[in-house]
Amino acid sequence: MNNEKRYAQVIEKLRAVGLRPTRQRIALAGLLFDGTDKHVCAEDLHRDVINAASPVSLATVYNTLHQFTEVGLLREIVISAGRSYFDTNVSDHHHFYFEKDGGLEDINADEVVVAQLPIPPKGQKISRVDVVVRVCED
Amino acid sequence: MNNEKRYAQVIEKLRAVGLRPTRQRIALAGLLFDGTDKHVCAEDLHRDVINAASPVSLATVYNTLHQFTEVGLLREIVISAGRSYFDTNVSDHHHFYFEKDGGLEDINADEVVVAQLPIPPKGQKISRVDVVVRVCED
DNA sequence: ATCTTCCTTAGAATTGTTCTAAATTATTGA
DNA sequence: TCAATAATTTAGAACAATTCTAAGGAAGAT
Repeated sequence: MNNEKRYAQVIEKLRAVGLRPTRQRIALAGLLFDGTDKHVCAEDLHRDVINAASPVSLATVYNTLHQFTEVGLLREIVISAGRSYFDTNVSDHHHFYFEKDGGLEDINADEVVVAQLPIPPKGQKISRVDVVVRVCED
Repeated sequence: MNNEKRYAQVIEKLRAVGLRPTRQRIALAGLLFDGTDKHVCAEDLHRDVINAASPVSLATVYNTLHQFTEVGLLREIVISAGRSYFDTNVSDHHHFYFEKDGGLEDINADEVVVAQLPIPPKGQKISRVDVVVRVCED
């Protein structure tokens, strides 16, 4: 796909969720939603967007990651304390967590079957079930 | 159970895992392993141990939580970014996460059935499977 | 008792994240 | 097209949780 078309699609994606397509959001969305699934943290994305010659402040990276999460373009994953990751794959799936290096890898939803779930406490309903399969060296 | 006996048991518990039963570790273990399952963070435990009139520095609380985790007396749970919780229940079980207030509650292992697990990447083996059932207001 | 090793601690340092308030930019409607 | 308005960005300060440092204190072995 050519650049012009991708650019137009990114803008459309932002408008569709009610976010003004600013230069910064376009740059970040362009990096995040390139068709491949990723797990990024704020620092990573900030470094990348700077490298892409499109200066965006760290504060804006944080703001944008949270806004994208609110509107469902991203999903936040909390694995290691003290650092938030955001997943560009917002479809139903789970994660491998590599204890060795703290890395993450997607697991397709159909590879994990949760056959029985608990009844939620009164007044509560299940909004999501996260499964993290922790793995270590064999 | 009387205090003397509990004290002796705490000391024995520490020795069993190869940790010197210092005043600080005894005080912290006494609070943590009182027979009820808890989820504590460092600040909570620090406050509690100070209230119990047994001054322990915050650095020692952190050191101790990590040492207890290493030897299997505690299990670390990471749910909300930016704060670590430690679970005194180290048996096989899962958690409800209350999106409303960030609270945690144990789910018995037998209330969640994971019927199928993915094959881990080459050279890796599954060390643990964590299931977090996120719930929100009905 | 003495020695050695481990443990604790205050305070500083670090890390990741959020806040603030001023400047900039996008959108709206004349 | 051009103000008016509302949303957005930003640098830098502030913040919160955690880790580090180096020096003194306590436990176990001999």
